[in-house]
Amino acid sequence: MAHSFRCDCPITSALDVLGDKWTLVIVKQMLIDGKKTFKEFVEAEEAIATNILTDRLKKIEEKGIIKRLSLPENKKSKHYHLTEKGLGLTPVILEMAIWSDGNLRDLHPDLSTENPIEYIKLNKASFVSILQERYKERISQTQY
Amino acid sequence: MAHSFRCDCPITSALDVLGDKWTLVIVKQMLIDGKKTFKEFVEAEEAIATNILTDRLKKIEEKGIIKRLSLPENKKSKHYHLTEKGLGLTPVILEMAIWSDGNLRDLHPDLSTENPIEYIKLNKASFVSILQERYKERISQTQY
DNA sequence: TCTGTTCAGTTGCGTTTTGCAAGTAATGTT
DNA sequence: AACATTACTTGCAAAACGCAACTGAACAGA
Repeated sequence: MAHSFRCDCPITSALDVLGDKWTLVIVKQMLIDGKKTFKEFVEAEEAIATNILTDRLKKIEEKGIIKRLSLPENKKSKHYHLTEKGLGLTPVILEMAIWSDGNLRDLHPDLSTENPIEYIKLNKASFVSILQERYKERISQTQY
Repeated sequence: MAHSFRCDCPITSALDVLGDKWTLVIVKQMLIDGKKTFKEFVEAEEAIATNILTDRLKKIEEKGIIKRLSLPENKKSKHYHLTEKGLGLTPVILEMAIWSDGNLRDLHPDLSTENPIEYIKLNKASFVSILQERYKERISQTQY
């Protein structure tokens, strides 16, 4: 089932792939929250339904954004990892965090304030690298 | 009908507002393609259905991302403008364009190549400003 | 080895959202 | 007066979503 794109615009095409309520939440849970397993995604505060999760994991794996890995010492659980293509979404996710911080508090007063948004804004590029390196460091600690 | 957010995470909250196939496409059509009227949105290559367009314009107006303006010399057509909150989405949209350019060509070989992506990447911040200033310049040329 | 539990899903089903086509009401044009 | 344009609304079928319950393989302890 090939993906069909609405047109040749890069922005519209990005939204053909990422434009739904869950895809980028899953990527964020992996990148920022360090989640790797089906169970961890289901138990996150966003509370995704299991059938939706299965569907999204399959779709973004098909698109090369994540990889599914079996653990040699444990045949029950599987690990999901971001690929380079998925890690490439770090700037998009960071810009969303910055936009929320500056523009969503009127609609959502309880929005988290714990992230170092001012620090991120001062040097976005280095924060992108920090997150990506931290992620790679984290996944390199498990044998597959 | 108050908007309900899944949790207090800024990224998830951004996706509660922006996470669908059309919202950011409409913002992009205004910011990049210079579209202002219902007719212009409908006639764009993305081909949004009129009922969906009406719904999205209403929702993002309620959230303060756009403003609807009546023209004094023309009571038939209306103009939709990005607010500062809407203009604040420029970095998100640019990062999506960059991601597509670097990561979507395998899935979408016909992806447009006309945008100066290399130039954007060299100095993102200045390109954000250029787009925002160009937009403000454009809308300042009509009296309301 | 039997029992229970955990993990990663699948299935069923009702609700919501989407997409397409057609229609409408107010305004503007000839 | 007749027609066209703009910004919608309505109806309906199809797809996506959300919830709860269920399954099946893999371990864990007795």
